[in-house]
Amino acid sequence: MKMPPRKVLMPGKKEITKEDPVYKEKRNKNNDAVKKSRQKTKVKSEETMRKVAILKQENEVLEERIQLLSKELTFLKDIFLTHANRAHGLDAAHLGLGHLLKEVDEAVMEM
Amino acid sequence: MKMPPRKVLMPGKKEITKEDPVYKEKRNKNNDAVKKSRQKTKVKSEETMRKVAILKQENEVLEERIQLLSKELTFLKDIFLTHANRAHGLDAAHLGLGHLLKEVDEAVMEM
DNA sequence: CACAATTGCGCAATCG
DNA sequence: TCGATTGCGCAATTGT
Repeated sequence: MKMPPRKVLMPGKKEITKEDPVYKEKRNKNNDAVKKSRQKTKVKSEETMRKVAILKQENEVLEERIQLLSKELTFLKDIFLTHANRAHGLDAAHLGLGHLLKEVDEAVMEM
Repeated sequence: MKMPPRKVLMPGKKEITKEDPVYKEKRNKNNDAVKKSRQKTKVKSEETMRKVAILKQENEVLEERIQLLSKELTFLKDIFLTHANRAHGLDAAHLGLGHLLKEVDEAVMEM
């Protein structure tokens, strides 16, 4: 609840004048505090906006990584199935697997 | 460069008084505009903060998904290698691959 | 109680 | 011309 201004800032003193050195001093201090506080708010605000930009970036990177991993996984599973369906063909056990996996990675990179 | 205030807001009119109805009207309008503008700023600020929270969450979800995919991939590659190193053992081509892949997924889910 | 920080509000300059 | 922004100060209130 905001009460109407009571014209009394300095209890004990009868009146306040704009010229009162004590008053002026207080005003100066407060004005500085206000500037400081608002500067702080501004900085935090800017930082928050930067945070949004950064997080969006990270997000994209992660999405891309997921795409890559998914493709790789699909590819590997396909390899599995391909070889499974070759009743009499070659299978992974006979190809030199280091080589095969390398080929898998290369193929995935080109997708 | 901020010029010192020149006591003239209404060219053509000689003086400005706080009581001038035109002046008061202008002040009212501006005060409303100020309130509106600051409200808008405030809303945008809050929205930005919400955005940060949301993006952070999405990020976590994506990270988790990457973890899962990575494990799955590692697991599949291990399967490959295992069978590759069994010079004379069973290999993927002989196991019933649908069944094997199902087992792979189950195993991954428990990691 | 003293003092800094925050907040609502209005004024004036400036922008679009 | 006029609403929107912005820097700034005042005073009340809140936090330390």
